[in-house]
Amino acid sequence: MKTQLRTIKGILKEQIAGGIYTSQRKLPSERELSELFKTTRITLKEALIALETEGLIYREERRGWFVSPPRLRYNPLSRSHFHRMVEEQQRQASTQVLTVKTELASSEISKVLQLKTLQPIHRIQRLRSVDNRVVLFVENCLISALFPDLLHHDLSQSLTALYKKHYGFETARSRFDVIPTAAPEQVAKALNLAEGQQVLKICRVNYNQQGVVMDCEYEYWRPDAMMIEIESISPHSNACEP
Amino acid sequence: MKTQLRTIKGILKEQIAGGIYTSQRKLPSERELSELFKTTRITLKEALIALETEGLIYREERRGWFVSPPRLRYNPLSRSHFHRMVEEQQRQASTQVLTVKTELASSEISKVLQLKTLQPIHRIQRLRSVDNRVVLFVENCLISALFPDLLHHDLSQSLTALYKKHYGFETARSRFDVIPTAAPEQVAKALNLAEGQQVLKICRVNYNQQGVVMDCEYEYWRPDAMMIEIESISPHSNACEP
DNA sequence: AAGTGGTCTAGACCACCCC
DNA sequence: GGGTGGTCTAGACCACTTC
Repeated sequence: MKTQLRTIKGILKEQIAGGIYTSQRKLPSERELSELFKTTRITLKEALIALETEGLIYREERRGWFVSPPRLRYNPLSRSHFHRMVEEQQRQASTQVLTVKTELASSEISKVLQLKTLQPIHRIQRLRSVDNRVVLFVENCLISALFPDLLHHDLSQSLTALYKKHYGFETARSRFDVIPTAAPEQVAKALNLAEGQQVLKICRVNYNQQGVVMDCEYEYWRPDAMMIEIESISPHSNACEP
Repeated sequence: MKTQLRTIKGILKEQIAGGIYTSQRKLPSERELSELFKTTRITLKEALIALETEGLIYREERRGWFVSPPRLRYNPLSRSHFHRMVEEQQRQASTQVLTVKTELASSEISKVLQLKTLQPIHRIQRLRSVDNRVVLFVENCLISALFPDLLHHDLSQSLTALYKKHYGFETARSRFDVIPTAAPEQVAKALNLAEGQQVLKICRVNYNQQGVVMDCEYEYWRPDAMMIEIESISPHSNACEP
């Protein structure tokens, strides 16, 4: 009978909604739960994975299962920086710089950045948290020539703000791709995911006022941590003529 | 050793990339594959699920595993209708109307549609395919009062086009939410997914030229079937003054 | 009726986290 | 070192699809 999976999911859902686990946030261990529900760990784990897919709970590799906090609302079109966006939603943001490298652009990156010659780029990998939970792995690739001495600045702040303040560049236009896919190994490790778990990948290319590509960005989000929010104005609506 | 999962994934990936299965598209059965790899069905299934998460393969409930075709590029900001969008990408689109109902709006829908009184709405559920593969379940909820006699029209076409042609309404503004979550029961059934499988949910609210809410739409996409593509123009870029 | 994936049992060892 | 999830074995029956 497939009733069992449903029953387990139903009961756990109720308990989560009822806030039983919110005090501690951490769920009982898989072994404990499987005994409680008189089933095997595999079946129980499937129920947990189903709730994870729904975005109700999440796991940290070998640390356990936790109740998901409310999703962050993320508007990629807004000019708001990560920290400001998070704080506007009464949450607490933090950024940790993982690695900073300067190297020749790979062929893939060269293509995205529309480089016609072999050029060095800065690669900045960072990890971002909301309320002390790691939710986002982000890598920025910027054309070194446009950003001399970049590495001397504080890279845990907003790069967009840094572009403007120190280099006079504004992000005039962006392109985004949003792709549901699996976490690559390095990302999984950084986000405390098991390898191959689901993430939302966002690839972003930024152009400055002169229409020149400045940098590209690869974001990998824990899928339960956010939702994308977009407000569109149609070209027919005369938005620019008040 | 966790090497086994990786090995299986690696080999299957290679074979898929090499196009071995593309002729027939269907993969061998789980039982067959588990014998080939000398492992259990559970382990093998985990490998398949990992590839599914990556978007390389997909399953249809109790029918088998298939190689995923390339992702459709979906720009929710473009005015393009589903059929036109699909055809612009040299693919073939089709739409099937599942159910059409007229009923009083639930409290949730009333809120989304900003209804201040109890009002009837039309609920249209449709299923959309690309190259004969079902990829999208979509439900539209429209305010009945704005669309008299709507149900007499052909609802397998673009509703946006219908709004314009027969009611003079244009979609002047939209709001989108994009949420990675699990397929609800009805959606899973319609898309041939197992219950609780991952989907990309898009909630959309459309406003007409007068700034009045016209309808809302709930889209559920097979996550391997698409990617979202967005082009933004910053308010600073003077986009309206060429 | 045969074949498929979906669900389930009852165990086991491994790799890593935390104390 | 004890606890956690991650991986794995070797089976079984069920629900549905396909013929």
